[in-house]
Amino acid sequence: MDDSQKLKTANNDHTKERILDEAEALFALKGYDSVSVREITGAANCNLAAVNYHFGNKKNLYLEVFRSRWLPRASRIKKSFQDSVKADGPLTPSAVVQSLARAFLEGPFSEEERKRHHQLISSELAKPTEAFKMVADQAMRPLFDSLVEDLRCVLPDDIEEEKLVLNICSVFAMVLYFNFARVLISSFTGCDYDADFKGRLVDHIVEFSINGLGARSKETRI
Amino acid sequence: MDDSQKLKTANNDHTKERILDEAEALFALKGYDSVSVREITGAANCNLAAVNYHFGNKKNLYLEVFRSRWLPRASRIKKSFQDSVKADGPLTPSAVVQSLARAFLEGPFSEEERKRHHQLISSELAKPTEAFKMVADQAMRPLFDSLVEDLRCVLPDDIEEEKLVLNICSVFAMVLYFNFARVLISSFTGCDYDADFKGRLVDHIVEFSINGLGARSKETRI
DNA sequence: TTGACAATAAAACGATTGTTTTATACAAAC
DNA sequence: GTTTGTATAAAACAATCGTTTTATTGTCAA
Repeated sequence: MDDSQKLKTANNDHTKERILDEAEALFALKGYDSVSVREITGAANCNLAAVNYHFGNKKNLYLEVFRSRWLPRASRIKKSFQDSVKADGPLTPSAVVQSLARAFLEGPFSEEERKRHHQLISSELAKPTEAFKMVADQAMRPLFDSLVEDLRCVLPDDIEEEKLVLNICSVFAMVLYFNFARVLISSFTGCDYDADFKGRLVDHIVEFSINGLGARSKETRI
Repeated sequence: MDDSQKLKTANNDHTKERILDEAEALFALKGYDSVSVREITGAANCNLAAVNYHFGNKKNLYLEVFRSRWLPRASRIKKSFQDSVKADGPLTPSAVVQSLARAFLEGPFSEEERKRHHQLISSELAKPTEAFKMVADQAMRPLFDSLVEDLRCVLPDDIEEEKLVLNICSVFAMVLYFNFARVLISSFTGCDYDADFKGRLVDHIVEFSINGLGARSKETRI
């Protein structure tokens, strides 16, 4: 198969894309084992054999969902964060944290897309498969490292490396947990995850991260 | 069936308990759909039909695992927290947070039991089933409410209710996320979850919660 | 026009799933 | 001693699973 052919077939390959879309939605909603290939091909309006034809097997389709859907979205989140942190004026810890929280909670996605994204990675965190190493290496680790760099500049010089790392983990813990445990947070606060509440969540995450529990809000000078 | 009979049969019912033990371990390890009834009965060294005989069906066995295994453990965690916070002298925010973090990270459990406990609830948080409502109502909500009471006493009087709730959510976020995302935390810090590292994690959670990112460690007077 | 190839479709494959049925062992109750 | 009921066991159930095989298209290249 030469290149011109490859291009043409790739462009006509609507089925493959439809399968990926429906597979991602269903895997996010129900988990890998709870979704059957028949369910996916049914939702994608194509033949059962299409999954094995295009992806070899079910597991490979699952991996391809992360490659072609999750990773690009993670890149957009990272870019959204980096654009925001650069547009926000001087580099301060609160600007970094706010940009991060916003990128994850209010990033350039539909609410459904964001939900999909977090549900897929939550399943991987709970029970890592082959996909986890891929997204950890290609998305999480790079974002984490760039965060370490950003924050090392604006935090005291004498801060221990492990302390810095744990601080960032804690910020991530809040950002991701407020996404992961939405049912619980909604139950405890009595709030739906609408734009208003998410805005307050961002404010809270920033304030809690900067000032800590019990301290009053003041823009810390470092 | 009269009571004396019920007692005798319940005491001889080793099979039922063995099934519950093995089911919990397997559900935690692989998730509900990835575990077959044959796998469970095989591990429990009993007949395939025993699950349907004792529990009706697979889903009911899953629920019973939460009723008879998870909930009692949650009670022990709560008790461990409350004993610790009362033995710790005067009620301060850091004493509360430290007791909480310890109860979850170093509570009176084997490392394997703790892992099971967190994996089971992580799956429920990611994809809630019938079991979630039960543990939310009977374990999480009561613990959360008691925490609200404890902290309301030692935090400023004028603190908004939502702020208080979000603060507690953030502490939970860290405590639970440092359990939930062990693979990730281990990868970022390069540390195994041994007793030493968990001790440092507790210290970090306390300090981060009390003083917040960027502030130095000092016992806050409120 | 013919041959080759990519894509879709229909049908069948063997394996495994949760559950039910039937049979057997054993203890207590009458 | 017979009956009753509980617990375990073995076998079979229908349904669904992921995958493979075979057949049928449509579209280029020769």
